[in-house]
Parts: sequence; C-alpha cells; structure tokens
Amino acid sequence: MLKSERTRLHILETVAPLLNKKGYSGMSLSGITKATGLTKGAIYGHFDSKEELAIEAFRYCIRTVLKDLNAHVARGNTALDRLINVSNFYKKYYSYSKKFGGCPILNIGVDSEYQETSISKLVRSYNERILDKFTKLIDAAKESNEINKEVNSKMYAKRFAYMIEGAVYMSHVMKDGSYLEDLAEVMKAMITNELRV
Amino acid sequence: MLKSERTRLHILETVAPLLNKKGYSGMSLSGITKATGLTKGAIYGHFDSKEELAIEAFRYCIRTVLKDLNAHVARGNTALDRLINVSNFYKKYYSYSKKFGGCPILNIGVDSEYQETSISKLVRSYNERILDKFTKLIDAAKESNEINKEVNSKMYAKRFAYMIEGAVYMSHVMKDGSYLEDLAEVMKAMITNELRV
DNA sequence: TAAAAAATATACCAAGCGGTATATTTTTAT
DNA sequence: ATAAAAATATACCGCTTGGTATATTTTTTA
Repeated sequence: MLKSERTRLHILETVAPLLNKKGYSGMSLSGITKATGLTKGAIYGHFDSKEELAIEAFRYCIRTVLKDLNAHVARGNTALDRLINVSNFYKKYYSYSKKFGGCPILNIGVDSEYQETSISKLVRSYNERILDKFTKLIDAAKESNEINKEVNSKMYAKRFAYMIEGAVYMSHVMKDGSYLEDLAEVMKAMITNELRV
Repeated sequence: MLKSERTRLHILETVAPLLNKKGYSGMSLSGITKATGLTKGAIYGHFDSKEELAIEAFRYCIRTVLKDLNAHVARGNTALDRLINVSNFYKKYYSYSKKFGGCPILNIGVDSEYQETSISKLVRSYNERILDKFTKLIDAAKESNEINKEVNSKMYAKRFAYMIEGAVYMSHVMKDGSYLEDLAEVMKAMITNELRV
C-alpha cells in the first residue's frame, strides 16, 4: 500500500466521524487538520474541495456499515434466517454506531437535505439500496417457501426501513439503546407472525 | 399587541424554518437579517445571542406542532379515538411539516446532538413530553376499558414514537409521504389488534 | 544513490462569521 | 404635541472560514 493511499484512508477514517457528528457546515477545515494532524496542503492534495471530501467520507462510512450489515446477514443458513439477522444487526446498532458518531444515513440524511451539496442525492440512493436489499431478502424467503407468497415485499421493506431508522433516531437522541432492542423484537415478531407461511 | 412583540414573533416565525432546514451552524446571522428584512441591531435587540435565538425559534416551532397535535387528538370522543387520532395526525405530517421545513424534533434533534449548545437537552425533554403524552393516552383508554389492562403503556408509547420518527425521516429524505401513510395504518392496526380489549 | 515525482507544509487571500458600541429613528406615554 | 424610552440601523471589531500559490520535504523509481 502506497503512502498516499494510507494517508487518504487516514483522512477518510478521521473525517467520517467528524462529518457524522458535526454535519457538513459544522465541520471546518481547521477541525479536520487538527483531527488528522495534517495541514491544508495535505488535505487538498487528496481532495479537491470540502464538498468532495465530505462525499468521500460519507461513502467510506456508509460502505463500512453496509459491509458489516451484509456480513451479519450472510451468516444466516436459510433465507428467513438471513432476514431475521437484519433485526439482530440493529439490536446492537446503538453501541456499534458510536464508533463513528451515530448512523450516517440518519445524521447525514437529515443534515444534507436542505444543503446545496450533492450529498442528499447520495443518501437517497443508499436508502434505495437498503430498501432493495430488504426486498430481495423477503423475495428470497418467498422462493424458499418460508414466507407467504402473498406478502408485499416492497411494502414490508419500507416498513422495516422506517422502523429501523426511527429506533436509530430515538436511541441516538435519547441516549438509550432500548429503542433498538425493542425494534429487533418487533421486527422478529412481524416476520414470524405476519410474513411466515 | 406591542410593536416589539410583533417584531419578536416575526423573527421567530422567520428563523424557525431557517434553523429547521439549515441547522444551527448552517444558519447565519446574515441569512437571518436577509430573511427577516431586519438588521443585526434589531435582532440583537430581541435576543442576546445566536444560541438564544435558536433555542427560542425551536421552542416556537415545536410548540406550534404540539398544539396542532393536541388539537387533533382532542377531537376524539373516546380515549381510544384520541389515541387513534395520533396516527391520523401523522398520516398527513409530510405535507403539514413542509410549512416550517420538516419535523423540528427530527431535524434539530439530529443537528444538535454533538453541538456545544443546550438545544439537545431541550429536544430530549420534548421527546419525553411526547412519550408521556402517548403513555397517558394509552392509560386513559385502559381506564375506559377500551384497551387491555395488561398492556405495557410505556413500551407502546416508545414503540409508537420510534415508528413515527422513522416514518418522518424516511418520508422527509425520500421525498415520499407514503411512509407516513403506511405508519398511520400500521399504528391503527396495532391499536386494534394488540391493544384493544 | 541520485534524480524525478509526489506529498506535504507554509504563508497568504478575500469573504463571511458572530457580536457590539453608537447613532438614528420610531414608538410610547404624558 | 412633546419628551422619554424603546426599537432599529449603521459601522465597525477580531476571528474564522474555504481555498490557493509556492516552497519544502518525503517518497518513489531508475
């Protein structure tokens, strides 16, 4: 690994939680240089602008989360197990997401909505990807005859998504992981009682 | 109404959506003077600092929402009707909240979490108030024998709260009110199937 | 190991920031 | 109507912002 690649990664690792916590306009270049231990010259050698840096830091952060989510889901043996593992992943999401300052989809999603940057479009596209992932997990469990074929996959994917984000929000601002723990139970009950054949 | 009172209200009305959309650090004094048509002298005549102005603007905004929510809830004839009216209120919350730039509890809640201001504590206290309101609505419906006495009021209050905020988030960032419409149906179904005697 | 190339640091820029002291205007009460 | 008081505007302050041109250092390649 080249030195420049390591530096770039170091910047992204450092800036991701900074952006996540402070938001785009709350994150300053001086804060970035202080946190990374680098100067502006180094930062701007790797990124063209604050906006580009923010976009890359967000992508780095969300990619990490999605990788962990996918790995957790993949541990399930059946399609239904894999769906249930989504709820298991978010059960501990409060302490998990503390590493990088809370859920990037939630924080950056809210922060970027009325900004002039292109980050809000990126958040939407990642949300679409998550919805798609959930839909495909439900569809797969239909194929394996574990979930009723009549079930509206897209509808439940959206339902799971907003329940998750809501529990993430409440646990985050109330500093209380119980919302996400309850979410995991509710989601499991929905899968068992409403979706399963 | 005194002139100064009208001006103060005009400032709060103008700043509330600005804060809601841009967040605390994204909202500048120059933006405030431009939006209000006033100068810094006038603004600082009514508020000691940007932080105090933000706090008052948030309080003004959240008070307006809670007043409308309470009014909507109060229209119910029975305790159960009043609880169901919570879901009816949020059914149209996407278009309703556009007036002031989205849900203040969500936006300011996320924005203020890692700030040095006292706003995050205020958000928590308002969330507690909402949880309390929901709990009391469920308790009242227990008293009137419309809801099963075995039901854990606090648990369902939290559950409703995170489902609502999640649907608010998803509708907000996906620019799609259907999440909140689905939330209203799910909440009604929960009340009918899980809570009702 | 020396030359070329890349990465990083330094020093600076104009513009915008939150905030304030003072002058001017407007409102209020007599 | 007038004087006192309150509200608002003006002009400024030091500081920080994102960004850049250039010098210096470090890494890479031959």
